[in-house]
Amino acid sequence: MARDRRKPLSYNAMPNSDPAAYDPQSVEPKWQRRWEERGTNHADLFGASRPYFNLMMFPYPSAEGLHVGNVFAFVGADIHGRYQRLAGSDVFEPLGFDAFGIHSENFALKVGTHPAELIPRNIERFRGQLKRIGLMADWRYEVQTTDPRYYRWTQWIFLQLFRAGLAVRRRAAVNWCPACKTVLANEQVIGGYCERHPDVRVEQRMLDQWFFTISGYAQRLLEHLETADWSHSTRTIQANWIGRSEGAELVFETPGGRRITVFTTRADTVFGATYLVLAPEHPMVADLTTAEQRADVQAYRRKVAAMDLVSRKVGEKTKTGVFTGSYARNPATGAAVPIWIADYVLMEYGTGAIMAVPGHDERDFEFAAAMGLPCVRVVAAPGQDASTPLAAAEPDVPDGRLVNSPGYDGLPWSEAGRAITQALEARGLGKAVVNYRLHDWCISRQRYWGPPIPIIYCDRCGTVPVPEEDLPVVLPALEDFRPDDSGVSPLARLEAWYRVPCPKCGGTARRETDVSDTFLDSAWYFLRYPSADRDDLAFDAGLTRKWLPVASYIGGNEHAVLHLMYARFITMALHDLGLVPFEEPFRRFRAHGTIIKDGAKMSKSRGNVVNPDAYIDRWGADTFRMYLMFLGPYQEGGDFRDAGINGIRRFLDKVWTLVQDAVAQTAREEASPDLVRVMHRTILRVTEDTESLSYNTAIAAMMEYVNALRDGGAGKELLAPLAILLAPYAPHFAEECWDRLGGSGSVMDQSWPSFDATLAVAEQVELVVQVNGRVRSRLQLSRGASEDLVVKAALADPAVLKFTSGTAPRKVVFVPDRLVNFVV
RNA sequence: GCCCGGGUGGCGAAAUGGCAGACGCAGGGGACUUAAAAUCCCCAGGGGGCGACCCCGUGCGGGUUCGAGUCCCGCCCCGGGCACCA
Repeated sequence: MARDRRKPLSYNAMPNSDPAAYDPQSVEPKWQRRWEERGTNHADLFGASRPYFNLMMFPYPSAEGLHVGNVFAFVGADIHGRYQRLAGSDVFEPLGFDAFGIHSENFALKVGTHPAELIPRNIERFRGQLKRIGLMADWRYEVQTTDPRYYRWTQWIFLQLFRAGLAVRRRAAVNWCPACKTVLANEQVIGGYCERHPDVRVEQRMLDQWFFTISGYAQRLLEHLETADWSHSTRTIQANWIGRSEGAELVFETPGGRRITVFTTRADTVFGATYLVLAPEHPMVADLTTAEQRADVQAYRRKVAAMDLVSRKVGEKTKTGVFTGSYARNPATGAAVPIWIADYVLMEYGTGAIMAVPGHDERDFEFAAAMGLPCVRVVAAPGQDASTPLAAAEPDVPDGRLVNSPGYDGLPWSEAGRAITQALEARGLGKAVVNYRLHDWCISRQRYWGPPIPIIYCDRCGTVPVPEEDLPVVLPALEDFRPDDSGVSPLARLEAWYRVPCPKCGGTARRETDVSDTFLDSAWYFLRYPSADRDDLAFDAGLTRKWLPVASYIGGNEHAVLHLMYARFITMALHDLGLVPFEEPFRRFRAHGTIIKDGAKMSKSRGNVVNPDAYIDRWGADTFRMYLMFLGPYQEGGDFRDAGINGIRRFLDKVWTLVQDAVAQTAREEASPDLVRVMHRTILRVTEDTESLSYNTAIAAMMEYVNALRDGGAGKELLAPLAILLAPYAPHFAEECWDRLGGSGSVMDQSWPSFDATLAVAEQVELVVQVNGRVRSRLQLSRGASEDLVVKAALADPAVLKFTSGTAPRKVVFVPDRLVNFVV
C-alpha cells in the first residue's frame, strides 16, 4: 500500500493492546469458518419456496488476482443478495470463472506457461480472495468455462443453434497481424497497427467463419428493451448498438437492365441524387465496370482489400473512389447518373450501395467536391429558394420544404419521403424498409484456448455436426499452441486429433479446427449454475423454471453490448427452440459505476491498479466493503483514495463499543421514546436505500443512528435491529455483534426489521417561515399543525414582523409540516 | 458529429419544486496524557458586523414559479457509448 512516508496513516498504527477491542483479523476468519461448517450460504435449490437468483458477472481469473473494481462490483451485488435473503427470499448467489479466451492465451504466451497449468492456479487464488471478502456465495455450484463438463454444453448449444439454422458458415473479412500471425479482434487494432506490434500494419484476410445470425433478432432485442427493468444507461447503449433506422430501398436501373438497389433514410432527397456509389466489394462492380475503367477499378479494389478493417472505417481522411464507367437512371428524375465505387460505402450495411445526394449529405458533398460531381439543392429553408447556392451540405434543414422536385415541391421534407417512396413502389422501383446496425455474431476464433467448434467436414456429406453423444469435443493438449501464419487454428497441427471418420458415412473427414468466441461461454453460464453439478444435461428443466429468469443481475456497463446482447440472444434462441420457457434471461439489470484511481480507469499499463489484499489485511474485509460502498453512489462509482477508510473503521468501533456496553449493562432500562423513533426512521431509510442500491446513504443513515445512540444511551433492543441492518454491509461484524447481543443462530437467518410508519416520523417538526421566499424564522411545532395555527404563530414572530411590517400578506403559501411563505 | 450521464465547500458527497451542504474525510481549537497516538467535546461555504443579525453562493446566460441545485430554453466543460451506418 503506497502512502506518504512522512505522515503515515496513524489510525491503529500500533497493535491494539485492548483485548476487548474490535479485531477483524480474528472475527472474520472465525465467521467464515462457521459459515462453511454450517452451510450458511447454501441455497436449497429444490426446497426453496421464494427463489431469488442473485447474479453477478463472473470474473476472468487474471494472473494479477482480484482488483478493487471486482471487489466493488461483487460487494454491491452481495449486499443486494443478503438484503433479499433477510427480507425473506431464498437467495441463490453462485460464482464461477470465465477462463477461456485470448487474454488468458496471450498472457500464457508471454510468461511461457501453458494456460492449462496457469488457469487453475489463478482460479485458486481468485477463489481465496473472493472468500476473504465475505461473499454469500454458494460454492457448491461454481462453474468454470474451461472445464470439459461445462464446455461440453457450450458445444451442445452451438449444435442446437446449428440445427435451427441460426449458426451458418460464410466467408468474411478479418483483421490479420502478420507479426502475431493471428486474427485480431477490432479492439486489438490501434489506428491500423497491431496492438502488440506498433510498427506492423494489420491486413484484411478473407476466411470461412461461423456466424450466429443475431441480426434476425434485432427487432425483438430492441422491442424488449423498452419495457425491461434495466439501468437506463445500459438500455440506451444497447438500443444504439442495435441501431434501427427506418428508410427505403430505391432501385436505379442501368440501360443494360440491371437493377441497383440502394438504401436511404432520405428518400425525400432522391431528386438530388446525382450519382451512385457502391462498396468496392459489391458483387455487381465487375459487371458494371467498362473496359476503359477496368484497370483503375481493379487497382482500387485491391488497395481497399489490403486495408485493415478499422482504418477503413475512419471517417476523417479525404474521400477516395473510382468511376466504373457505367450509368444508371435516377427513378425520380429519369436522368442518367454515374456509378462510382468508394470505400466510404460499406458492404455490410444496407445494400452496400447508396444514392449520393451531395446537397444534403456531408460525406456525399465531400466526395462530389473531390471528384467534380454535380450538386443540386432539393430542400430549402424559409427564405431560401431552389436557386439558393449550397456552400456545404445541408443535411438537416429546419422547416425545410422540397424544391427542384417536380410533383413534390413545397412539401415538408420530413413528410415527403413517404410519399415519394409510395410513388416509386407503385412503379416497382422502391419500398419502405427498416435497417439495423447490428451485425451477425462471428464466433470463429483461429486460436487454441477455447472450446472446439463441434463440426466435422466430410468430403461426401459436407458439414456434419458432431453427434451430441460424442460431446465434449475435448480441447487436446498442445505443447506449442502459438498461432502461426497459416490462418487456421493451432489445432490444425494435430492431425491425429482432427482426422476423424465422418459420423454419417464413416469416410475420411476432418474436424473444424477453430474454437468458439469466449463470449459464447459467458452467454449461458447463468443457465448452468443451478445445474452445475449435473453431467447428464446442460440445465435441468425444473430448476430452470424455478430459478430463472435471473431475479437480479448486477454488472459493469463495459458489457452492455457484447455480453448482455449475446446472453439475451442465446436465451431467445433457446426459447424459440422450446428449451427454456422465457425469452429474456434477466428480470432486472443494474449497472454499477466504475472505480477510478487518480481520475483514470484502473489498468495495468497505467500502473494504478489497487490490490485489495493489503487493505483487507490492514482494515478487515468489512471495513473495506463498507468503505467502497460509502465512496459514492453505487451506480456511479468513484475515485478510489484510501483517505476516508478510517472513518468507516471508527464507525464500526463505535458500534462495537455500544454493543460491549449494552452486554455489560445489568439494569434493564426502558429505551427512550425519542430513540425508538430514531430507530424506526433509520430502519425506514436503510430499507429504502438498500433496496434502491443507494448504499452510500444507507450507511450515512446508520451512522446518524449510531451517533444518536451514543448521545442517548443504547440497550440491546436498539442494537439488535442495527446488527441486522448492518449484516448485508459488514457480514462478519454483524454476526459477531448479533452473537454477543445474545441472538441465536446466524444473523443471516433473521428477518429484516420492520418499521412503524407513524413512529418513523418525528413528533416535533421545524417549520420554516419565509417572507417573499426568504427564510426569516423557524417554528418548533408538533406534527400536523393546522394552517391557521401556523400562520397566526408565524405572523406574531418578531423576526417575521420585521419584514412584514405588520401588514397582512398579499398571499400565503402553506406546506404542512414544512413551511409557510408570506408574499408581501 | 450523434446518443446517454454528470458539473454543489479544501475533498468524497446529500437534498419528493420548499431550511443547500446530511453523512464522512482532511483541517482548526479544547479535554485527557510527562508526551504522542487513540478517544471525547466544540468550530468549520464565502463576505460583512462587537452583536442579535445581514448580504452573496449549487458550471455560464436567460425564463417559469410565492419559492429553482431540482422544471424549461440557449451555451461551456467533464465522463461514457456510437461513428464514413447512407
